[in-house]
Amino acid sequence: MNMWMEQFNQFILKTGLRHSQQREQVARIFFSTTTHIGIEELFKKVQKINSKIGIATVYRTLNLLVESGLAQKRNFDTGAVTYEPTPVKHHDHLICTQCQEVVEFHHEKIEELQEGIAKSYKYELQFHKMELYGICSKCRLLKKK
Amino acid sequence: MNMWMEQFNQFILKTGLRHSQQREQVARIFFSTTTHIGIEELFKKVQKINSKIGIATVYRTLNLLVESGLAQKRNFDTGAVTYEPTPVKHHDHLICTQCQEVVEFHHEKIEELQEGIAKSYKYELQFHKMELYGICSKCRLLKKK
DNA sequence: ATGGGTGCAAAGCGTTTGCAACCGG
DNA sequence: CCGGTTGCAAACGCTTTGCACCCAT
Repeated sequence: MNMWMEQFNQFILKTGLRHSQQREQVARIFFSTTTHIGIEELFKKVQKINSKIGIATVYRTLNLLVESGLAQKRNFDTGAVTYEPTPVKHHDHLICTQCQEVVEFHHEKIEELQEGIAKSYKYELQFHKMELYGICSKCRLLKKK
Repeated sequence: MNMWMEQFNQFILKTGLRHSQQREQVARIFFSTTTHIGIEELFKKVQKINSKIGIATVYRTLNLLVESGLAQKRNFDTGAVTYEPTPVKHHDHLICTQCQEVVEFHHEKIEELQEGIAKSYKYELQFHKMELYGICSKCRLLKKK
């Protein structure tokens, strides 16, 4: 997490921006969340630390984090918008549609094939998202009972 | 495509709604698109057929189509919102992060591997979502100039 | 001190909704 | 006719922006 803040501050310097209390506070709280977080939720957490901070600053900082590549924005098909720290090592997700359990996995062969697909359409691949939805073994057993 | 309209009209009857010129026109044009379409784009197409139609009707009809299960809404991480007729055969997406162009593809080998991954975690795979984000050749050329 | 950062409120933008007129059954 | 549907414009919710003041450098 200090690693995140270090990278963030490096980015700020490199881009010729300035360090500020607010950016520090927002980023710190953002990186302390282990999972996805929505703007309103982050804003509330931030206000507990510094009630003077406006939501505009949260938006601005989050946009900075995305620009720096340290955070990723996710627009789910439900309409929910959340942000998450960019995963250190890429992984995909296997999600149980019953109990919501999430398993992370990495499959080199698939990554290669994706690269090949992008290439065949003359796309320069930047990142991807793969989500497998299914029913985990525990839930499958429960269903049968 | 007539199949789509038939199903749509069945849904309308079943739900106790009414048939109308506008719904017919919007749905017809929507189903005549082979790929993803955004609301503004659909609205423009609709207006060429019937300039009296308001955008509110396009929104309302699209929502109906989603409720009926005949269309799907996609919120890509670029922020683009598009709709597509519910795919008869599954496919995945390749999205340009610059111009938002969407290419559909299907890769049997990857599907097999996904099945294998699910199995190795003892998940019963139901469906999945794979989105590759990159820069298309047109945008890559523009950038270099 | 200089110019970027902040908070506030206003503006934007895409989407939904209230309403009177309209039209399908 | 009756009540659902439409077009319009206003309302909405989320996000961005203009501005005067503040603060890091």
